[in-house]
Amino acid sequence: MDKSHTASVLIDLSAAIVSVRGDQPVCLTVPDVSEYQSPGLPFGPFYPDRHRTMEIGLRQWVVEQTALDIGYVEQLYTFGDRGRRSEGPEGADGQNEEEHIVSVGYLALSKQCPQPDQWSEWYKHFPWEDWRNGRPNILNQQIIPYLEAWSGSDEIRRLRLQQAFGFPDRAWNDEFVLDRYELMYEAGLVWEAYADGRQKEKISAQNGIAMQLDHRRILATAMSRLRAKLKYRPVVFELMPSAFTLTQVQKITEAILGTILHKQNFRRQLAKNELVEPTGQMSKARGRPAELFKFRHDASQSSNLPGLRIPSVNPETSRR
Amino acid sequence: MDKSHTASVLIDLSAAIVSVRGDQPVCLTVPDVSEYQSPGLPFGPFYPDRHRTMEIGLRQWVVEQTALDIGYVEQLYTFGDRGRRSEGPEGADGQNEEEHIVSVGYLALSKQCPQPDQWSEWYKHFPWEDWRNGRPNILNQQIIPYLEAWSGSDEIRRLRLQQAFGFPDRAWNDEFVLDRYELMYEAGLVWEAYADGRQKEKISAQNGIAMQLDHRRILATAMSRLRAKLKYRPVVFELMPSAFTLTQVQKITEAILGTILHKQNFRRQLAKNELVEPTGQMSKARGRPAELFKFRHDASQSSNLPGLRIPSVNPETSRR
DNA sequence: AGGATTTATACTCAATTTGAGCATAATAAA
DNA sequence: TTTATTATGCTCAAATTGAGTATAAATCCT
Repeated sequence: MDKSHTASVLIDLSAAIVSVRGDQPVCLTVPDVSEYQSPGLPFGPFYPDRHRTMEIGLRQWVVEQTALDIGYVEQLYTFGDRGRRSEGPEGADGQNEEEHIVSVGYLALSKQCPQPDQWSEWYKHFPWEDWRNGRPNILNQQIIPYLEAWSGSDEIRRLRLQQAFGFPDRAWNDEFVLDRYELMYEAGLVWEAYADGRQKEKISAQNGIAMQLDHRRILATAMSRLRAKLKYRPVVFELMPSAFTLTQVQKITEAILGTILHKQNFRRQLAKNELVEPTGQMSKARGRPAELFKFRHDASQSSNLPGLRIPSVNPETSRR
Repeated sequence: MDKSHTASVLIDLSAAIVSVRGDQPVCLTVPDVSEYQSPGLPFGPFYPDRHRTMEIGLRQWVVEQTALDIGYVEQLYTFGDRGRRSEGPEGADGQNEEEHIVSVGYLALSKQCPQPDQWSEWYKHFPWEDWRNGRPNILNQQIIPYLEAWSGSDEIRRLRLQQAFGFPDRAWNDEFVLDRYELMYEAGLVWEAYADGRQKEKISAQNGIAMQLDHRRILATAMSRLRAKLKYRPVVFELMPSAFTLTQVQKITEAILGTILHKQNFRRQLAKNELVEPTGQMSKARGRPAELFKFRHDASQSSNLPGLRIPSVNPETSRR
């Protein structure tokens, strides 16, 4: 094997730190001061001689800079795309060549989200992903027609469109967030596709709020992963307070999946999998009081318990 | 955000290139010339100015160096552990500080595996993972007793043991390959845990053949991922010839999962999900000839078709 | 040739799990 | 006291799964 490397890189650890505020999933963002003011995900450099693993490095700067208590952390993907940074070399490094940056994306879950202005709602960036009030209008009014025109008679493109958006006959799959975003990116439907400023104006702001660099792609990866994970690992509870009602679990699950679930069947799954146990207390809210439950912390950290089965409702036939 | 990075790193792309030979899953390895002669996974450096993405870089050196046709490629995990290399600085770089290396692990699937000596069988490295002939003896005779002693009365350790190995009452979960390996690593049950040569002799070679650096961990990650993926994406067909019998699909699936499946129900799943279609030809083998099928290439590359449902057999009650 | 052996495939049937919904209970607001 | 609202118990048919039985079509063995 060739052992003479020619290029070293800098490593950024970017985090999609997810929480839920009300009925909206949110993500910690930092404002941008540049021309277009797109928000970005928080990130920090990885110092390999200070931190034994990248996850430790990530936790460190998250604690230092946000003072958040993030329980669950999961590595998402490592992006090595050239041209991700177009701002040029960092300077002050005494190196001639432009430094390349590889970014390692992480998903982290936080129970609280203080300072509301720093948390950005998922569906402001991805309005086509929230189906809780039915199929989003933006799909039929903007996205699908544009994508259809873009694919033309290209068989590959049409298949990908069918895959990702379930168009025209297949069903919508909530997990294909990343596929949809990448398709839209390729088709020039999102603002980030015009990174050099060329034709930025061509894109209406309605296809979701853009983010810096490839951060919206990382967020899309995080959404895909979280939506998938929810179905086979009990990670929702990383977003819940220590005591909660079953309806709260359902609302948060629905928020993340962007779909409505069948109430009674959702509870049946929770019961069958023995994921929660009653605390004996009751909640006080509007209607009939609900029993308060807590998560069964059988296994320490990242538990391998089964997760939630998702009993979706068919919006064609039933009304909640 | 802090923008002054202090440390740059080199990036290695390591690949677990998986194929199947006969009824054994195999992995491409390269021999080692050092003292202990552990085989290693092939890897190559990532040159960010030569390759736009890391996956392109990976494919490039795989093609150059192995001339293999790898269809499916998936990024597994990025490991940034300090101390992964203990051989010291690479030299010739003109840099004072030791270069840190981050390794990005990939899983790739290959239909062929020429040159048998370069392909190493999974279960030589992980003998406790092959349950096709019943529960491996090594578990009760070596691993479990050692791990039980190691965990002692430590509640956390006992829970992890229960999780990973299903001991004593829970069921074996074929997907927890990585968890089991890491537990054994921590308990000092695998050779790699003694990286500095100290006490290497304490470990019998029977807990599987060791590999260089953290390569056995990467292989364990690949096995976990592939076993999981098999159940929701039709990736088996990346390991099959263009025409195959249903029994061949089953045998390869069983080889990867390390368990026996229920024949009739396995076929029922294949049929229901419409993953294959008949070619019209028949195979000529020992018993009654079987129909030859081919994979339905609906979507281009990585298809999002449902994958295989796994109808396992309960070894307690039934005989194949 | 003719039974034994092997492998493939069709079909059954009970148990379990889902999807969809009805009915009723317990509270606060009007 | 009614009404709105939310929680929870329960039903029931359809679909899916687990575990077989039965039969078909080859080769192997003597």
